[in-house]
Amino acid sequence: MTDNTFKVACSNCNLRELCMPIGLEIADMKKLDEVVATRRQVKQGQRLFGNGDAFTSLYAIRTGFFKTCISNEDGREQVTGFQMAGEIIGLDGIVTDQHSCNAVALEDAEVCVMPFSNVEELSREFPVLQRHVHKVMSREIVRENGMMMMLGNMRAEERLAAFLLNLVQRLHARGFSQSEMILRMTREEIGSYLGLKLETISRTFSKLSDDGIIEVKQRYVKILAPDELKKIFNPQSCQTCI
Amino acid sequence: MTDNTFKVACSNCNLRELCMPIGLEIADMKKLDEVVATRRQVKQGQRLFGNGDAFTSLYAIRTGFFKTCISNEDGREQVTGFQMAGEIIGLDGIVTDQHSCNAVALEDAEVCVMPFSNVEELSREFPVLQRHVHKVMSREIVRENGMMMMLGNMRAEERLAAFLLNLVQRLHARGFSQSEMILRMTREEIGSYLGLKLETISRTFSKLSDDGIIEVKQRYVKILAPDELKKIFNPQSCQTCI
DNA sequence: CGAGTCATTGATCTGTCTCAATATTAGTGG
DNA sequence: CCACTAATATTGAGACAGATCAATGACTCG
Repeated sequence: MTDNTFKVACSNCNLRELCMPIGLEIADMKKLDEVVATRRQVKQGQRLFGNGDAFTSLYAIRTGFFKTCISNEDGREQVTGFQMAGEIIGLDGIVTDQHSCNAVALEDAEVCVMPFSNVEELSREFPVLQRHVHKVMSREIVRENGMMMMLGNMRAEERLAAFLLNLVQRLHARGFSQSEMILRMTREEIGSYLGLKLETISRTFSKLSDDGIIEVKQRYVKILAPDELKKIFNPQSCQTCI
Repeated sequence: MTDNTFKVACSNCNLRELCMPIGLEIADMKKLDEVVATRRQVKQGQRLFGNGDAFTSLYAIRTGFFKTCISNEDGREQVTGFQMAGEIIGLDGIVTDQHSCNAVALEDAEVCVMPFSNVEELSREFPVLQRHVHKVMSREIVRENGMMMMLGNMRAEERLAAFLLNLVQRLHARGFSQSEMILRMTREEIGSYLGLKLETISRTFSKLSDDGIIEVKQRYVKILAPDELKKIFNPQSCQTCI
């Protein structure tokens, strides 16, 4: 156990309603504590794991905010997701026993390290946990299906509206405001995620602001007219935005 | 058991090297036979399952060719994947116990129906099967990450090159030619998958043909200069194109 | 307070879309 | 077997959303 890791328990974690222990009985949750080997701190800008790294563990985010991204040989980068507290990252590594993307902390973060062998062992013992693991993976597949719809079919304004609605919704589920937020990512990162250039993100923010739908000041965003935003992008179509 | 379903065994299926039984011992494979409840025939144009349908089973494709697609309320459709023999579909249904996409047969097909409760039960018993299920899901996640890169960053020519290379590779793994193929989908379906319009697909086919890289005649495609095609899209970047 | 990062805005360019016409193929029934 | 129809594919011309290039402004953090 190194400096930036230490032992911890799921059973008294305040994220247990969102994270791994969902649906487990208190007694079973004690067992789940065995899954989490340690926690690990990740400073802003640091990688939790990177492309090519050996896959050993899944990570449950306790605090902080991550992006996952892939880049190909000619240097183009694609942000594949933004993850916040209670969400699980590292699933990409299972298939080849190597990670195929980079997970970078966009603010100082802490994750629970769950060695995948523990996860598999315990989920053989607890059907509820097994089902939960399957749901986490399935949710990611469905989310990415929705992203394909966005990237393949939607205009810049729709994409940004969808992005903002999804983000506040997830923040709201974690006890934050349902109208205000501080973005943890740059315009360039949003653009990469949405398949647009940073200038287009900036312009689209300005347009939504001019239309009185949102208020933007740099990283601060307030949704003034949620219904107008939903008219631009109807979130019905995205069933599984966590 | 209805007319178009009947009992069958994995242990003597000629797809066992590609499909579910990978890595299982012969003895264990007998057990896997229990997972597959029945087979089901799906005629060209028919749905195997559709958005909103209750999720009960995963499906292993024995013969035929499928597309999966989602459509939102304003009628826009996004093809999220094309699947062939040995591949598993239905994973999208796990998270909500309802399917969130449509799976449509693009040619007469036959699938093995694997009730998900059987899959979970047996994978609690057989770590090898458990791992395999996890890999199948992880592979899909990684594939979709690659799609996001395509849709977010690549030009039409690159997308089509990637698509063709991926398709022949998968067909080749199934014993077909590594240079020739008959496409089972329309230009519109390819376009939807790649985030382009059908006219752009047609034009890009024509361009690759004019450049002497491929030969195209309607649904027939022959890759004349695979290296040129790989120069347009380097498949290194796509690690997990099945 | 100053350097570097990040964001905004304008002007122009371009890849893909849209609209439209034509060509090819597959399917159907006489 | 052929004519007819519907579905699919090709190709052209013009339009447009978003990209690119460039300049300025605002914030952050040591």
